[in-house]
Amino acid sequence: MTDTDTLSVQQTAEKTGLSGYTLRYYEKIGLINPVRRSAGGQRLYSKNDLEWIGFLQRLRSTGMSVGLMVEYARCCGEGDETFDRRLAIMKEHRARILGKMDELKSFLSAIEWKINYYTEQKEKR
Amino acid sequence: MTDTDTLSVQQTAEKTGLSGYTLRYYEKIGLINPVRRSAGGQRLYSKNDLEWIGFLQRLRSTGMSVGLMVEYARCCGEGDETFDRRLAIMKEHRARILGKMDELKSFLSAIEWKINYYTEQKEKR
DNA sequence: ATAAAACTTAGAGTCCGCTCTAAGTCAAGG
DNA sequence: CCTTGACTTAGAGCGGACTCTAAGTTTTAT
Repeated sequence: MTDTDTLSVQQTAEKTGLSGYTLRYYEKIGLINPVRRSAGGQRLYSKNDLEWIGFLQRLRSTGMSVGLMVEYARCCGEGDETFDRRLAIMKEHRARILGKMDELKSFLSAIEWKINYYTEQKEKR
Repeated sequence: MTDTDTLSVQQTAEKTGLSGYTLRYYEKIGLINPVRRSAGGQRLYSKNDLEWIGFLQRLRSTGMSVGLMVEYARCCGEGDETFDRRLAIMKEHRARILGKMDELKSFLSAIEWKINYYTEQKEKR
């Protein structure tokens, strides 16, 4: 447990910001490969697991559904014959990200307009 | 009903992309002011209502919770004494938008890396 | 040796944001 | 007149993504 490459669920939860519940849930639904276990059967997360979890978190926070992430994860565990599907998923996600960026950018000016308006009103009093 | 400034629920649903259910739900929870009614008690949406709904949709799609939107809407229905709160909500939302834009932007390169990788693998075969 | 903390599982519960149902009213066309 | 279809309400149901409980086992610390 002092091994820097071998973290318990709790330690992994702390490092990732996910709860222990969520880590086990992600494993159960196939987002995370069954991780290594201790003699007593407790989960041990490797540096590699941590990196994968970090990637998952970014997929999530940039708007990919858990369902699609599961499909992607499954493909990653299969062979080269899934490259096409994985490529398609990443391209689709890139499009989603670009679309979202546009949406955010274009709404920003409306928000700034409101901020200016309220700020002016405030100064008037 | 031929009045261009007076739309039924269905027409408003079509124009906004929200369902009739959602429009009534938004009114019920205070996101939309009680709209004008026909003699028979049916909802009639004005151009103004449509604009407000459009603004709500952008707040939603850029990540504001319905709860906060309700608070903002309530403030908008109250007086000048709520300018401070409205300003704070808009500033908070601007920060959320900017943060999200950064997050999306920084993850984009990771996605592009994956896309390149899969594309290369594909070409090799 | 033993108490406390952390682990295990399957499955139930929660929160959000709708989405729909049930039961009834109303307006227009044939 | 009567059917069709749109409307009304309160409240139930749903899908997604966790989040927690219950009941039991293991590890760690004293």
